[in-house]
Formats: sequence, C-alpha cells, structure tokens
Amino acid sequence: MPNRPSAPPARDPASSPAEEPVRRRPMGGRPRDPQIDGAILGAVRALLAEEGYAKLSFETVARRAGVTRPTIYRRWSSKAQLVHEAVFPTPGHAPLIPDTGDFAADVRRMVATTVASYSRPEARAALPGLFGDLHDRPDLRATVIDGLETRVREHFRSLVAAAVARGEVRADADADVVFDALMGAVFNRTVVRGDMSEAFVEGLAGVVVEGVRGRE
Amino acid sequence: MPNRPSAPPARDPASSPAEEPVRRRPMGGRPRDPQIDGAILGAVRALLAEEGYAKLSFETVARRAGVTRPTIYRRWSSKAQLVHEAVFPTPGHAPLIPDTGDFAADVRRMVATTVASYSRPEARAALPGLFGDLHDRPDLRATVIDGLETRVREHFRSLVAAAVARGEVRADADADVVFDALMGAVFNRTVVRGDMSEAFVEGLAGVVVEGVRGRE
Amino acid sequence: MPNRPSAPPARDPASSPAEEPVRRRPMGGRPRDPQIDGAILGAVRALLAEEGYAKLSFETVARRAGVTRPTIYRRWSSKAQLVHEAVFPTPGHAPLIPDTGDFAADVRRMVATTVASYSRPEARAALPGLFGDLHDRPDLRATVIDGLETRVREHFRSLVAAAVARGEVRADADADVVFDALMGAVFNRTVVRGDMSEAFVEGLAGVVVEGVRGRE
Amino acid sequence: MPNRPSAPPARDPASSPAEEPVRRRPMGGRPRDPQIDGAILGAVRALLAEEGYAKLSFETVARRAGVTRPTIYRRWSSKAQLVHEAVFPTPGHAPLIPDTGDFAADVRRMVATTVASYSRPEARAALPGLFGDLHDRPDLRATVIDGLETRVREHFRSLVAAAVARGEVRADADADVVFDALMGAVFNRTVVRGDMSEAFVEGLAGVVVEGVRGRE
DNA sequence: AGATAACCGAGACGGTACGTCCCGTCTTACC
DNA sequence: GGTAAGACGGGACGTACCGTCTCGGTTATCT
Repeated sequence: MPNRPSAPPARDPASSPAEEPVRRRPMGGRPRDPQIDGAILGAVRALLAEEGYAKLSFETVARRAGVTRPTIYRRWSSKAQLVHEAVFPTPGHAPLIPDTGDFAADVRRMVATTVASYSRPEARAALPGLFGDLHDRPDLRATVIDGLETRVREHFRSLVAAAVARGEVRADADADVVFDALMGAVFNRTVVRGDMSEAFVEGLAGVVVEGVRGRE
Repeated sequence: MPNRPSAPPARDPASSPAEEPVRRRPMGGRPRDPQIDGAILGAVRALLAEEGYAKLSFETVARRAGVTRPTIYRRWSSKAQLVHEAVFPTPGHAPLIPDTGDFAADVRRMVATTVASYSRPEARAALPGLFGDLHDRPDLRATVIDGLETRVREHFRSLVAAAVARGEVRADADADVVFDALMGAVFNRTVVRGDMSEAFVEGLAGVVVEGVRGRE
Repeated sequence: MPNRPSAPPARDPASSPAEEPVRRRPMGGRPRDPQIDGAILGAVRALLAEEGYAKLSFETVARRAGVTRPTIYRRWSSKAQLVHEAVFPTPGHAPLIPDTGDFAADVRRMVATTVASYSRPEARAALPGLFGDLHDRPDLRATVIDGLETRVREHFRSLVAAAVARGEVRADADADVVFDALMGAVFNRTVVRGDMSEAFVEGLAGVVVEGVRGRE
Repeated sequence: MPNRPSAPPARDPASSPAEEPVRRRPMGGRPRDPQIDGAILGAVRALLAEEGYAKLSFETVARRAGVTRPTIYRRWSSKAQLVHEAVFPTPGHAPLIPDTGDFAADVRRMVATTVASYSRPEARAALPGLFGDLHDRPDLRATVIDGLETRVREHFRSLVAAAVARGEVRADADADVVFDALMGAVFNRTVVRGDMSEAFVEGLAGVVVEGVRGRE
C-alpha cells in the first residue's frame, strides 16, 4: 500500500518488530479516526457508480463522505490512488482460483471471477479512468497494474504449466498471450461495451482452451 | 458526425436539395475558416501525445492552436467528441483488410493493423480517456464504439463466414468472441501495458486461429 | 475607488472622455452582474453586525451572499477594502454639515452625525478591525483614513476659520486638535465602550467649544 | 487575571487560604516552567511590533518563543488575552500621576504618559486588534477596558474634584467627558494616524483645560 | 519510595479559509 | 453570422493554519 502520503496508522504495539520491518509512525500524534477511511471509500464507490470517474473529485468525495478535503489528502495523494483503493482494496481483491486438475474448468472459473469483479458499477466506472491516468506516471502504473493482474497472471502461468505437465495444454503455449486474450475480452465486453453474458464466457473459454489444447 | 452543436458548414451548393434534406445553415454570415479545424485537431493530437487525456482541455487546445475557446466550442460540444475526431477521423479510419482466402494470415493482418493504430501516442492517450467519458452518455457511446470497431467487427464476421465455408474454421465458431479476444488483447498490451511486440501478435493470432480451426 | 483589482465596469459610453480620464475597461468581456455587488456588500454588513470583524472572511461572505469566492476576489482585493466599502460607501458617506453661523450648534450637529454613523452595528464592528489592518499598508491607510475623515476634517477647518472671523472662536485655536478631541471621544464612547448618550454629546461639545471660545 | 483556562500557578503556600479562596491547583503535578511565560510574552511583543496583530497567531508565537502551541494554550485561552497581558501587564501598567495642585500641568503629564504607552510599537499594533476582538465577548471587554483605563479614569475624577475644590475647574465639569476627549484624541493621533507630536499634546491639554476652567 | 498528576515537546488530527486555476458562457467590436 | 478578445460566475484545487488530541518522557508533590 504505497499510496499514502504519510505512513498509515499501524499503531499496534504488539506486532513483532523483529520479523517484519513494520513501517510504523515514529511516535505520537493524534490517531486517525478509523471510521473516516470507510466513509471516504464508500463515498468514492457510490460516486463512481452514480456519476462516473470524470465527475468524481476530492471535493465531491469530501462532500459525500461528510469530511473535508484535507482529510482526504492526508490519506491519498491522487484521485487515481484513492479510486484504486476504493474499488480494488489491495491486495488479494482478486481471489486466486484453485487448480482442480481440469484446465478448461479452471479457465472458465477464472474468467467468471474477473467478470464478477469488473461488472460492479464502481469497477466499470473506475477502470478506464484509472488506465487514462497512468500516462507518464510509472509508479502509479506499477501500483495499479500490479494490483489488478500481476498476482493473477502469475498464478495463471502456474496453472498452465501444470496443465502442460498433465498433457492438457501443449508445451509451447504462451500463458501470457492466453491471459491477455481472456482479460482483454472481458474488459471489452464488461467495461466498454457492457453486454457481457454467460454465453460469452463459455464461448471465450472454449475458443482459448481449444487454441492451446495439447496434441494427442 | 452528430457531434457538432450547431450546423456544420455543409455549404456545398451542388448537393441536391431534393433527394436529401441537407441541413444547410439558414443563410449569410461569415463562413468558418476551414484552416481552423485542422489547427485545432492537430493541437489535440499533439497535446494527447505530450500531456495525456487528463491534462487536455479546451483551454490548452485553444492556446496551442492559437484560437479562442469559443471557437472550439462552436465546433465540438465536448472534450470526448473533439478527441475522438482528432484521433479517429471518422469514418473508415480503420481500413478493412481484404479476404485473401488464408484466414490465419488475414487475422494476423487485422491484428497488426489495429496494433499500428492503437500504438500511435495520441491513440494510446485517447482510448482510456474516451472509454472513461462514456459513462451515462449513450449517444457518445454509440458514436465512439461505432467509429472504433463496428465496421471492422462486421467485416470480420464475413471473413469468418467465408473461412467456415472454406473449412478453415469450424461451423459453430462465434466471430464476436474471437473478435473481442483479439481486440481486447491488443488493447491491453498496447494501450494499458505498453509492451506490445510482433511475437505477441503472432502468438495471439496463432492461439485464436487454432481455437476455431475446423475439424478434419 | 482605487480598491478594485481590475477596473470597475464603468461602461457608460456617454461619459465625456475629454473632461475626465475615466478609467474604463479597454473593451469587451461579459459585464458584471450588478446585483452581485449589492448582495456581497449586504452580506458583509450583516456578518459584521452579527459576528464581528474577526469572524468575517471571504469564505463566510461568499456563503452568505450566495456567490463564490473568486467572484468577490474579482471585486475587492482584501478584507479591509471590502469592509470599508460595505460600511462606508465612499465617498461622501459622511455628509458635511452646513455652516449656520452658530459654531456651538454646528459642532453639536457634526458630533451627532458622527455618532449616528459610528453607532451602526456594522460600523462598530468594522472600525477597530479596519484600524488594526492598517499596519504597514500605507495605501490602505490612506484609503481608509481619507474615506473616514479627511473631507470632514477639512470642512471643519473652514468652519473654525469662519467662526474665528466672527469672533466666536479665538484666533489661535487649532482646528485639528479640536477635531481629534471630538472624533476620538466619539470613537471611544461609541465603538470601544458602547455607552454613548445624548448627554455625552452635549457635554463634549460644550467643553470643547468653551475651550476655544473667543475672548471678548 | 481571569484569563487562564486552567488554574494559574498560584502555588504560593504563604497566601492565606482562609481570607481568600485562592484557586490553587488541586494537587501535585509538574509545575510550570516560569521562564516560558516570559519567553512567550516577549515573542508576542516582538511579533506585534514587526508583523502586526493580524499576522500574530498561536502558531507564530510558539515558533518564535521556541515552544509548542499547546504550551501556550495551557496559559491563555485566546489571542486577545495573550496580547493584552503581553502589552499591558496588568495591573498598574499605567502609573497614576500625582496631584501637584496644578491641574493644567497634571493633565499635560497624564496625556504624555498615555502617549508614551500608546506609542510603543507593540501597543500601536495591539490596541485596534484588541478593540476589534471585543465583539460579543463581555468578559474580555471588561478585562481589557478595565486594564486600560478604569483605574486611570477614576484617578482622573479625583484630580478634577480636587481642582474644582481649588477653583481651578468649574463645578459642573464632567470629568468623564474630559477624560474621553483626551484619551480619544491620543488614540486617534498615536495609534490610528501615527502623527502624534509634543505640540499636539500641548494644544490638546490647553483646549480641554480651558474648556473646564473655573469662572472667577 | 512509590504513586500520582500536571507539565512539556512532538506531532498528527479534522476543519476553516485561503488564493488560484480552469471550466463553460456571455458580451462587445469587428470583419 | 463567425471571429478574436476578454471578462464573467462557478467548481475544484492544493496548502496554510487553526484549535485539539494523544503520546512518551519529565518533574514535582502527596501518601
């Protein structure tokens, strides 16, 4: 969570300081009101769903959450980081699907999971906005893309490797190509066009799995 | 081009007024300076490439183009329409690739054409911004999506149908699924991640073509 | 009225440009909403009376007047100038009393006039605030002091001179000393202590007039 | 000195607890560092002289005095009280002039004393600011006005009474009117206009003394 | 001697207000 | 009627300071 201008509260004195270099604030100071974080993030989600990314501003969020702008600036330094944390509460917001030994079924479930996440109104509004704000901001780019897909992509690579080992997938298959085809299609249908369907998920998974099927 | 707030020039006196109700301006008045359109659209492309969608505004465009803001507002009623016309000069900005009888090669060429278009700096900056501005604006949504892909998608359907007839593609293949997988992957790699490569194009076309190959 | 950041409207084309170098705006531009000036100045007076000078800010005035802060900044560049114009609508807010030939009566009337002006709640709140804001701001000092007393002081000098000529006042009387004694006493009683009375006006005028009475 | 938010030090164990309900702190605890009071008040005077009342804040005082803001808040509950104590260290900051038997001379000395006090840069900066902060704060108003003039005013009444007894001043003279004329004129010239002079003191005292001279 | 309690410094909190930039609009003068 | 010039009123920005609160460490008084 490198998106906070200053360190987060993290005031737990019982956390073991030896095994993990917990970035705790050096000392005193009034602790943050923990309710405010929730109010702000909730306001962000509501505004995204109702008004879209463009009309969301620190000002409108503050009004909606019943706090003042500096209170938000203390926690998030840009609209993109604020939206990212509100919509995709890092990390692990995309739960990794288990390897069941059936590659086709696993792909279908992975696609369905992504569809569910991207179909949320706040996600539909947030994703293009976030992508648009990445221009010439490498740190933000890393944060957003990492949060969205890096873990899932790496997990998918291991799924493919296992499927190759089982003979379900041919050895020269490029997991990244498959992953981008799946995710890109989901983004296009769910976020941009807004006409995603279960049939589409089936068809997509079918084509792609067939495209990498191992030769007997 | 339904994106002009007031009537476009359309002063062609040779157009037959009978067969088509050409919306011509009522009469007289100073005609628009045709050079100004080009200056504005050029400024838009330059600003997109240099500063990104977020920092582009009517104000910055006006300054860059040496024009006043009202002059731009007279021609385009929103930033999205202005950017859309500057980056994807409708229609036919995406030339349809011919059907050579080799489905795999045609797919590869179609993907390459899209990659070329999306790789332009102004397109990379514009696309997520445009998608983000579509929230709750159905007219704009239709305009943008139509301009971007509808003609290409329909053309692709005919390519697939021909390939099915030739036995290259199996009969139950869903052209739209394939199209979205291709376009989504290109968008993801080219616009969002920015690490598109020729190898990826090859791999992508390979997987997808294999996924719909006709059974012998 | 040198207290406006940019030139005031002054768009009257009939004003003779020869006899007076009217500072008119060079040219076009949307004219100011004339109602807004009144709304702002009224809000200032109300806030002064209710909350005092210290709690009055551009922000509170804007809220009360139903306008935004930049609208006020366009018209007045500092709180002191805004308050000054609201409470003492320059110039001539202090009407000069006529010379009736009875010096004692004229003094009494001049004092009463000042008492009436300083007794307004907005004036009571504004005066010490204005004085306090004059620290190291010579231009503002000149504006405020001029607006408040210069004309009146000069008029009073002529009253004294006339009274000297009539023998009512002795020749070596210093009009400025008398003026400051009168005005200072009124300020003290009306603004600071807030226990002004008619008897005090009588007593004050009596002592001072007696103090400069001509010897027979 | 009712201006301390919590109990003042008042730790003098010799003060008789019977005859006066000295508000002593209930019990132990670390005593206040007596040097800090001086550092704060000195910083206030310096800041007043250099920057004026408006720019003085608990923050700037704390920085200047090398102290933290809460340390000041523990001692004074408002800027006005802090400034008042720094500039007019109550009580008796205005030493009463003795009755020499020469009313005119005593008046001149009283005026000169006031001029000397009000001419201090910190006093010139403080006075209008203090007056401005009295709006709707009766306790503060009493404190400030009492500290500034009540004792002097009462002493002046006794001077006038003695002068009446001696025949120097006529019997119906209103000491308060005279006092306000003197003090108001001094305030106006010294604090507001800043052009006080010895000649003005002479002239002022002369006019006023003449104004109440006893008839032979 | 230990417990208690207030102090001070440090530092962050949530809120008010600041002064500025930009938005989209409107008006005038001119062409 | 289009254009340049230019100001309007409003939305939002990012920051400075306000008065308060919490902490850790200190220093006295009271049991």
